[in-house]
Amino acid sequence: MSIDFINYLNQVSPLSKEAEEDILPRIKTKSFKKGQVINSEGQICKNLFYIDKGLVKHYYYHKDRVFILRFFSETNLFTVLDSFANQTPSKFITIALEDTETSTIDYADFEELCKKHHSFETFSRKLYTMAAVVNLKRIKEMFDADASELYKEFINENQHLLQRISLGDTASYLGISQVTLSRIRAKK
Amino acid sequence: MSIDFINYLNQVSPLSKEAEEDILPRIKTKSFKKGQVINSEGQICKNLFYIDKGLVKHYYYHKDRVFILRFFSETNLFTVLDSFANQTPSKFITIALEDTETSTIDYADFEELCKKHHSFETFSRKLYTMAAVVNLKRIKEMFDADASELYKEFINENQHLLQRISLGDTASYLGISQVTLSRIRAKK
DNA sequence: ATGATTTTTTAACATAGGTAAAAAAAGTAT
DNA sequence: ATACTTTTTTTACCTATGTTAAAAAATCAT
Repeated sequence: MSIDFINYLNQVSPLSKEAEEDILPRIKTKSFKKGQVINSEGQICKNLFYIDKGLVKHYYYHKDRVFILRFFSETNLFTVLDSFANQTPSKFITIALEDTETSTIDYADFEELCKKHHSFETFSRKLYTMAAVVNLKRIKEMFDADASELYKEFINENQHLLQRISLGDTASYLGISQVTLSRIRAKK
Repeated sequence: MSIDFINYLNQVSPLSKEAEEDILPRIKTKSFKKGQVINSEGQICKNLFYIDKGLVKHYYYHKDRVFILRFFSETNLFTVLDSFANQTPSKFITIALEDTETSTIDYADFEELCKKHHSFETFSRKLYTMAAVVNLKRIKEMFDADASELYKEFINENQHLLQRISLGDTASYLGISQVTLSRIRAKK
């Protein structure tokens, strides 16, 4: 829903009335079936998505192994960060893990809104700040936690998603093999 | 030098004349001796620094091991990302690896400049975008590279710093022990 | 230059986690 | 319910990298 999207934006950083009115008509909805590719490797990501419903994973292959950078679920924004920001080909693949409904604005509109509305520019700054901080946190986690701690943290922070994400995907998110994850789970 | 700082900002995103004039008087210089702590753990980072000269490392301890998140050298900006952005206590330590001279603006000024000047807000957005993208890249590297690839990449991307960073620090940046790094180097 | 300190390498050993393959369990469809 | 598919666990084996300690090399100070 466009309204939820706008509410989300306002929550990150309050928008001016003019900005709000300028955003609304630019919001489009896009739906994806379970398993459908939302953005493929090499493709430039042209949208900022707000997930109204569903679950998405953001991953890539390296030497036959799968690495998942992040999951995104309802009431959250997502995009392919560097691809969207710099309009460069994505190094990652984004697919729907469940039937997913999104509200989106595209890059051209996003840039125009930034230019026209200081309050939207402020929102963008906050958005990217959050992204940078989340990524920094992830780096720290990857550094200092061994696999079993990582799993413990993952469980704590993603309780609402646990039933919806397979152990294989969880392992790929943690950067370990599924066998290792099974071993970790067995020790408890 | 204030001029270099301003030039750097303009390079990231062009500033309006008014913004430039408003920034200049807010820039202060700060110098640090080799080994001096610039921002300690638990301390809120109140400055955005531009390095005129020198080298800085950004690290933390975990279970007696040292992990280095990043090095910053001359003609680059640095701050303690989440601590500065959210004015929360830093989880990291920042120290000078060499005698270091910086030009800085503090958080209050930074926020005021964002509020007053759309062009400065745009600069900030770009800055955080760059930070987010760099962090994303680092996550990917940590995921998919084994230690010897990581070292190879590090050499490529930091040739200018190689003579200035000890192998111990390099190992801490790569997230491996110095012994492992020595082994990697031996195999060539 | 000489000795003291720091950095880097080497050696010996321990362990976390990878791969491959099979077994078990859970989920889905007819 | 039965068979088929997918997910998860278990086993066996192997490798990369950690730890500790000592040797070697490089750097620094008087």
